Amino acid sequence: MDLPAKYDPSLTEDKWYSYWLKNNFFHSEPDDREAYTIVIPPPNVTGVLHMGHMLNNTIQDVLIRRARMLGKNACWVPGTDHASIATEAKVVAKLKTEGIEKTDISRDEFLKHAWEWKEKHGGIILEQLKKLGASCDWERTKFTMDEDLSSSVVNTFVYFYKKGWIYRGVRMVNWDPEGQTAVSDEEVIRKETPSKLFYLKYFISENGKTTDKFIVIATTRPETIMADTAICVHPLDERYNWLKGKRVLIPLINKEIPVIEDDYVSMDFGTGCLKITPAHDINDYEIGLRHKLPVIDILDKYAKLNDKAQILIGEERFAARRKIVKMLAEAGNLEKEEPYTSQIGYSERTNAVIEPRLSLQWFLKMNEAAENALKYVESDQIRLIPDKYKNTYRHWMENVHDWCISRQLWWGQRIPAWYLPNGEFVVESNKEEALKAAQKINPELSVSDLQQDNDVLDTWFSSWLWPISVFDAGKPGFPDREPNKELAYYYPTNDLVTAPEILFFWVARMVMAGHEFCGGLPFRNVYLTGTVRDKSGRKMSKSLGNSPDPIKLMENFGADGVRVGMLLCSSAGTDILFDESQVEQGRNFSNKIWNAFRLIKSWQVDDSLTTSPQNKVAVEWFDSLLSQSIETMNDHFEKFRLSDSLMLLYKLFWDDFCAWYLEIIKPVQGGAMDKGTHEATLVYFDKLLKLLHPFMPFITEELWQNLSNTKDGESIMILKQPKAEKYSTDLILNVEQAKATIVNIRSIRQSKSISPKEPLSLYIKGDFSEALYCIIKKMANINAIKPYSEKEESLNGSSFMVGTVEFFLPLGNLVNKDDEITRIESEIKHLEGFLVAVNKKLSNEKFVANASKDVVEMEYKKQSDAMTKISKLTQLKRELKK
RNA sequence: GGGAGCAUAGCUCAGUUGGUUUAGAGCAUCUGCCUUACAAGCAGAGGGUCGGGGGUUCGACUCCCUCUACUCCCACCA
Repeated sequence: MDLPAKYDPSLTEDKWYSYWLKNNFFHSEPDDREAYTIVIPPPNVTGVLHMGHMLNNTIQDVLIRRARMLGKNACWVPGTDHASIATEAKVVAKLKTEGIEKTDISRDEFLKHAWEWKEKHGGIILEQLKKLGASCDWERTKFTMDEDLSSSVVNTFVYFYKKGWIYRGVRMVNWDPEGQTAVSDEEVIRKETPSKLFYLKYFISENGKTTDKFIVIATTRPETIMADTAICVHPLDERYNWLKGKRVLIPLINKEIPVIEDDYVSMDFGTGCLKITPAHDINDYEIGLRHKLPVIDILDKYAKLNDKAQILIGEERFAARRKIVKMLAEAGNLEKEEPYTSQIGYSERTNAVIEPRLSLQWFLKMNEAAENALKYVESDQIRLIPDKYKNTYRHWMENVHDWCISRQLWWGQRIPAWYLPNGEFVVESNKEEALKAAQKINPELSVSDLQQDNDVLDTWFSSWLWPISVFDAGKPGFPDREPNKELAYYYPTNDLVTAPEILFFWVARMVMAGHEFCGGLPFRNVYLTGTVRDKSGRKMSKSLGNSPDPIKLMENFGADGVRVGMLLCSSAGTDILFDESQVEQGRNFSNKIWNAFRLIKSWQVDDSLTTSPQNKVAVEWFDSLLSQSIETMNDHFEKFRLSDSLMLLYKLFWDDFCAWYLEIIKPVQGGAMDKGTHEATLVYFDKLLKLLHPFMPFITEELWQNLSNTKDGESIMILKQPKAEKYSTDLILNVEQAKATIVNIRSIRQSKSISPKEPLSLYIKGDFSEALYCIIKKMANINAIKPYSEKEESLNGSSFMVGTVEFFLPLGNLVNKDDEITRIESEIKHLEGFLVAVNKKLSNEKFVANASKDVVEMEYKKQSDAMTKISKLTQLKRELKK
């Protein structure tokens, strides 16, 4: 028996993880037990583990391990997301380093590279999750672009198209002229950029002729004036009454455009007069729609001026800006220019200035789906934890926009629309079906006449099927069919653990898909984690470099330590400000458990010994406390108060089990322990390990295996959680009273510099369980406890009270009477203040009349207790003054 | 600009339909201890009047209003 004094996680974690895998403990098959299912929020296939994943997956693992130990058939389905934008960007970047441009290779060639990349780098993150102890059913690992999952996605598109929910329409996208692609809003980085505001004169036209009257319009983009299709003022702007209904001429090209009125215009910005350029600004586009303005697109896909611009054709937009300003100045149209700083969008990938560009996209109508999805949450069929997110959820569902589901990328599920030579299109799940449909339009057509849409679907269009498609995907006819055995058993899933940022992107859409394809909810509880931030509250990010490497962290502190450190400070929905000291605390806790084990293991048992009174009472007490704690812990879990649950266990183990229970029963130096106490202690330790297992899987397995004479194939992780038995609240309270007494004695010892080794005697008066005297004797080193009546008046010492029980500790001349008096006086003062507050309540007739009986009775008890204490303390003071 | 949320010890947070001893925990701090399970430890102690103001109530950290600070979401101004 020579266990080291420090727990070394590196010696146990990998060992037990492979043991669990070897024994297939994580795997689940449908059976007659109740199912408990979690699907992982699939991380990006090319992603690496960050602290957000750590928190999120720790929570999932705690839930799944606990469910497993509650006897449920627990199934945690892992997998990854193809993350089209992020992954494609990575592949493009990688090809670039090899001197290959995406534009130079074919779609098929590109996809070949992308799959190679995926095979090579994909799923690193899943391997990293194993270090954390994640008990995922790895046999069920899925990828959103697995063949069967992809075919679900395609079928879903066809389904909604035929239902009339999917349509094609024009929309303004964020165009990256360098990357030659549209990018999502999330990939546009807005940066404060100094630019200039140009004040341009637009002359009024009368009967097609220029007048000398003009208006001034402020713009940051003079190179787009050729695409202007109107001038806009606020309808209530009296300054421009004279202008309303008139027409003006675009400078340089002298094109006549109307003056319109729209309340979008702010009267107090610029000149209160706005040029409308529908093709090159999202707001202008919307105003254009309202006023049925024509759209003139003067920029090509390289953001160079095209022939519609009439002038400066072929010039790049910024060069054109410089030139046109000069031209405008020469023509007398430039009134002034002033410096101006505005938020300009840049492409995350190429850093090119984003150009708003109109293009044809695919959309999914959301109104009806959102209405359905809202009902589940409003009626609490789906619980959001914390429920403050219900508001946010409702707000979004009531203001939902149609969902743009097309992306100008290659990596993803290609839109199953086929174009006929005449521009018509058909939507079918494959080319053969498409041809049949096309031939209904034109029987002459052959396969080679069909051109499939170049775009792929938004990644969320595959992830919203995730809880369904991981169990049952891809078969013909999806979604119109009966569930298979797996789906029928595991679905709906139980809990979903995810970040609030994707409540709409993902969670709400899964609810929609669940309703549409399975006629019900996809999960019952949605636990929303907070964002992991650094100590000063900044979001952890690669670019800030403020995120610790989770793998290093686990190497340094152990996976259990990291799990505990994160969970202790994270309640649902609140951000966690991460600091290494938290993980240190987790590591220290591991070590505490380890050393408690070392102590217990070191004890020699002597069968002939009878159980001492203090051991007997300690065993009874801890039995009660354990049951009470289990009850509270279960309640915490029901409410998803995971950190409270863990904190409860932390204190139960550290304070009650180690600092009190083990210290009480600890044999005196070199002594042996009686059998009964030893056995009870082993049972308690075993139960504590089981309670701790969901939070700290590795150390609990290690110690449990060490404690029990296990055979291969046994494990703590598949055993049942201990249940709460009947317990005595009185006993728990009495021991609390004894603990308070002991703390008082220790405190007096320290303030008087009396060594803990020096035995003292104690006098007691009041209602105190004699059965606990033995504990006080052992824990406070008291050699005799005597009734107050035996105390000689002349005795010097220190008095204190616990509740209404009086204690006296004889200390001879160590005690200074004046100090004692001062201490007692301050205590009396405190009690008197307290009594005043209580009396005030009780003398208030309205309080006595209105407050509930229990509350009033409690106040009376407070009053009498306080009065008793005051009188006793006053008595003591008087005695001391003699 | 619109919407939501939060504000409790030095730090991170609890405080569960307003009422059980004039607010709890963990960490940190301070004091004393290397007491053979653990110094990643043991024993003890100090510390807040619940962001400011107003209101409802017999009673408010808890409900309402308002101001302030911060955070998030959405829309962003030519």
